[in-house]
Amino acid sequence: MGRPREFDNDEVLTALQDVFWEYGYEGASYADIMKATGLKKGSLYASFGDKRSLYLQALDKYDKSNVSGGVAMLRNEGLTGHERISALMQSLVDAAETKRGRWGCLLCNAAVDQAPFDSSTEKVVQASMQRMRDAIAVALKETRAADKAALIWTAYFGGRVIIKSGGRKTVLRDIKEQTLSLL
Amino acid sequence: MGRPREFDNDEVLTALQDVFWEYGYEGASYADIMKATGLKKGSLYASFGDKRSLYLQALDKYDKSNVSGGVAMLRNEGLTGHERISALMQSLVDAAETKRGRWGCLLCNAAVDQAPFDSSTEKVVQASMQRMRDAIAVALKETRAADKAALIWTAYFGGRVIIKSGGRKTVLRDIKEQTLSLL
DNA sequence: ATTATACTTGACTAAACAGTCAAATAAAGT
DNA sequence: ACTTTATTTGACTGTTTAGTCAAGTATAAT
Repeated sequence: MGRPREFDNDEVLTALQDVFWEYGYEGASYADIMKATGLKKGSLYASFGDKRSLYLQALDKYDKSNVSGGVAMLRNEGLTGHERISALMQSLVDAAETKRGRWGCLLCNAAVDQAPFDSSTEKVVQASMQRMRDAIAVALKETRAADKAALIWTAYFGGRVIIKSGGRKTVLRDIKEQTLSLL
Repeated sequence: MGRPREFDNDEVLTALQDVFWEYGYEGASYADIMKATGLKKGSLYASFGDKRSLYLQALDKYDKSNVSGGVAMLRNEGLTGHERISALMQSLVDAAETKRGRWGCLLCNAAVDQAPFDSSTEKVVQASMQRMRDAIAVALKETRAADKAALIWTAYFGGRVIIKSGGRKTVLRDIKEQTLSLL
């Protein structure tokens, strides 16, 4: 059976997600990746493939561990539509002015810095974004803004960009309030 | 007086803007920059400083040549508020599915990939974004959506991200239509 | 024409980059 | 205890990176 792995697969994926989330694809060097995961290059290549492959697996991890949570919340029938959209926008307010919040949204970051150059990344990003859009549409059903899913969806990603540019909490609160005023 | 410069300063700035716009800060190598500007490293360093300095001058050029045009349009009293916001959103529709359009908005790109790591970039990006927000607020004056400037502003940047992720014209048309339905 | 000056050029550097690999290591099966 | 097998490791590769610099070149002033 050979020597067993000394790392937990999921912990490594989380570390990969975080390091690409914070620094971007090109911004994350193997020095950063090795530090974040605790693995050396050889192990990384043997278990996860080359850098592009690490990145795609990090995106996949993000989809499963972050996007899916948001999507589930937006589809939670135990909350009103207003409560669900409010929670979505509140997540932007909470993200402003915190260290991790300023990493933005890995999907957004990938859309901006990798999607135009790598069709695999483009596909993954599109699929995740579409899932969010559909979930927003579900939350908006039976509200006054049922026909505004695309707008609110877009505003969400715009908010992530505003945060990356250093937008303050008050700005994000404006965005939240103006969004909620639609429903 | 010495040997005269063989290049036009403004043409070089435009080339710098374009190469950083398309590839991002880290994505643009000196090979790309030299090809785009037609200048060799020595000339670039002598006339424009190091890479970070080139980037900041490219952002400044973008602000002057692209942002300012949009801001002027949004403040053009010869058009109705509805017409001005319509034109803003139409620029997103037009940008989808074209080569240059997929470069996105240099401000957005800079916000995502550089602002968190460089405070000079952060400042320039914030200032330009604020100018857009103020101009949108002016265009919205005396419309039904006078209190929705932050939302529409955010949606604009979100739309740029959607485009970078490969969003099709129809999606951007939805966003435009839903935005215009507010006013 | 000669000199002074400023721009251009291509060769150069040191560091950082992604990726490879043989040797060392640790467990399981015999 | 020994063999087999899988993982770990650090040294190594060739390439690319941003940045430097001395030598070459083109103009203006003398």
